[in-house]
Amino acid sequence: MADQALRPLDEREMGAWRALIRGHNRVMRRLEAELEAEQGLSLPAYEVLVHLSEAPDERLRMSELAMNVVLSPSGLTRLVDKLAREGLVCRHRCEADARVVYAVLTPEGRARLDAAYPTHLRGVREHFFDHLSGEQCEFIAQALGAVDNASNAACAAAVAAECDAVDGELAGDFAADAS
Amino acid sequence: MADQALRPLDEREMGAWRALIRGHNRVMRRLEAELEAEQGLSLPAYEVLVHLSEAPDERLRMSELAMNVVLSPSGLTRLVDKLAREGLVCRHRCEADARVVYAVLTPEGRARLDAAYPTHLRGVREHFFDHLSGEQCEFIAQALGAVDNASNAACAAAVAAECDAVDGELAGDFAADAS
DNA sequence: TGGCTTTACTTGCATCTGCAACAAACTCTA
DNA sequence: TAGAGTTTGTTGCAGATGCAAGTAAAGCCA
Repeated sequence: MADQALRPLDEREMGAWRALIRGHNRVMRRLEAELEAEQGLSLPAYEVLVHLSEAPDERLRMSELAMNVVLSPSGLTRLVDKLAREGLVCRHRCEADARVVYAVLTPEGRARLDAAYPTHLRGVREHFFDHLSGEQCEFIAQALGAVDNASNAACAAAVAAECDAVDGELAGDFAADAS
Repeated sequence: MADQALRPLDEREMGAWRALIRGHNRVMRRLEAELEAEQGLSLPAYEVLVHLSEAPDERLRMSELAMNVVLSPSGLTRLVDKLAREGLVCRHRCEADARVVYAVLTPEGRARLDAAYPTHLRGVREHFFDHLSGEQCEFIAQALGAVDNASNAACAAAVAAECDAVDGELAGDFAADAS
């Protein structure tokens, strides 16, 4: 099994892997540059606005937002700080649970997003979808969707495993103490 | 044509786009964390070593290396600085053209890469290829390969266009002066 | 050859980002 | 209901990275 897991990538796999890395990096870099130049928004900032705009009441908990944009909690805190300074979002404490903070899209944020949307859409079409057939599109959605889901599941499993490990340590300590 | 270019993403396209962003981000984040924890190497550092190891004489010009790992020139300079401090690569000036710098893999760098390879390979299989069929693999290679190539071509075209624009400006200035 | 343009890299500076430590608030239990 | 343990966000700090400016070396042309 270990042998299987460590089988080197064959040519097709290597091609897919390198294409993913390079294709993704180049497209994102171009999109980011265009969005920054034309709209003064970074890509993560744009994504925050998009996710908020699609959420009920145009608001999301910080932790949900961090999951959506794939940013660390601290990274998201600072990004929301910045967007709040620019007036594009604001923070609301949750009344039921004072630990929770909601990021809320402001009218200015909505307007800024609406203004940036055409730039982003054009870039995504031009740099990405114009080079893909519908079939390829379908495959990418399925394949990378599966990867994403598995990664989420693995993440949850890793957290659980960590808890078990800690429990194990504690149990071990207890046993040592008891002996 | 503009209408066509600004047609909103349909459901399938949206699915592909989000899957690409999230799938890529999550996988890379996990790979980076594992490589860092087990081997003390960042992902870009690992990629630099890989590309050098595959190059003739295990060396590449800084600019070629930057293209390969999709990093800005300054970013690559600093990354090579760091790797050189650790003794994994060294710099050689080109004798024929003193502007050019080659990054060369050292024996230590080769050894470090060999040590890190199993960790990376296992991660790539576990987090990515284990969730893909051979057919999906093939499609990803083709589709994102096309995107990557187009992006390269567009980049070259953009540089050319920029030159033209500058030429145009100069011509305009000249005309203005002459009038 | 002298000077102007271009190329290849390197730095200054500002920003972004993540990890670890921290603070605050909630939950569960005795 | 006091206290231990969790969860949720926020900072301190260090490292990474890009843009613009700077430096050095070629190339080109009169």
